[in-house]
Amino acid sequence: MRISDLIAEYIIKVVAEENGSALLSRSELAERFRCVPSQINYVLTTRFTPEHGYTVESRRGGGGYIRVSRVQMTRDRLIMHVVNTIGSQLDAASAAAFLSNMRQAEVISDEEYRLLAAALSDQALAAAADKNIRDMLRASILKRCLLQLT
Amino acid sequence: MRISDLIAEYIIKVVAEENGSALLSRSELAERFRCVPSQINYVLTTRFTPEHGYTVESRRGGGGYIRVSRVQMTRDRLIMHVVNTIGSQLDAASAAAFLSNMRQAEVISDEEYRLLAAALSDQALAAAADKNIRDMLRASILKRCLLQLT
DNA sequence: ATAGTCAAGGTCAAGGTTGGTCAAAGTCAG
DNA sequence: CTGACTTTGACCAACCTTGACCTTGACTAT
Repeated sequence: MRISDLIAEYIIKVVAEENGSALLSRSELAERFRCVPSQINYVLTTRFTPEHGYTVESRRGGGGYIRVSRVQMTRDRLIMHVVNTIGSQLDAASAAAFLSNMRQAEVISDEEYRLLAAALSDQALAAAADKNIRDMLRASILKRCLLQLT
Repeated sequence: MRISDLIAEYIIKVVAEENGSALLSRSELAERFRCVPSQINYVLTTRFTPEHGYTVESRRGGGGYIRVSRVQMTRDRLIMHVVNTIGSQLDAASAAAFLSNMRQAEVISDEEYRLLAAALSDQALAAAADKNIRDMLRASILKRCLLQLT
């Protein structure tokens, strides 16, 4: 049984409950899980790195603390930018350009690119005879999908 | 009989009992079959490859483990089956069921699942006022996307 | 102000617990 | 006898846990 995983699980839960940013006490955590305080540092450095989507700030001394926050990744920012740029309609050419750019910037993977390209293709949307409707569909489908990647 | 075959047989049995995915301990297996631990690796690498229909993940250190999972029917076969099952129209509930099943069967990844669910949602397709049109769109979008995964 | 105290958190290395690798030696069918 | 497959064991790598010792900062007595 790995204590580190239990601790990590607990921190993740608290951060989620606290809306993305939690104030913790190393000694309290150590006591709660009956481990040495330094184990908390181990958990933080191995499981709460930026790569894992978290940042950790702390302060020593009286009233010290450890703050664990979920970080908003670059990818998310880029995605949000695109989402905000898309209007209520999106023609096939513009959609292709967006996808190509995002692929280029590695905001989306090759597989995601292909999936989205297929979903936004004129063929996939052929059931909507009206071009304006198709363009509206493209915009809303792309937006919803991109938001899912957040 | 060869020890390797006994070990393989045992692992196959456990994986089957555990519903396709078993958590094993190399040292326990080695002890059970009175062999050196590395023989377990030999068995795994020679008899539990993707070609054999299995995947193996593992982790070292305290609380380490070896997970052996049976690989699902080939992705492409399942995908084609789904594509052929989908008619010309697909309502939201049916689409959700298809996606859920494919996710469960690991035919699609979690990310693909979320993307597709977003793309096929009634909200994404709201621009098509007519339900029949929406259902047609859902069918063609799903089909085209699934074929992209082939 | 200054220095001392004490309550935080930080570092690091040692030791423990798994699983991984590789090559030598063994076995066995053809 | 030979080549493919199997078995072993020495050595390696990854991950986890613990504890001794260090640093920082708020507070307090002088």
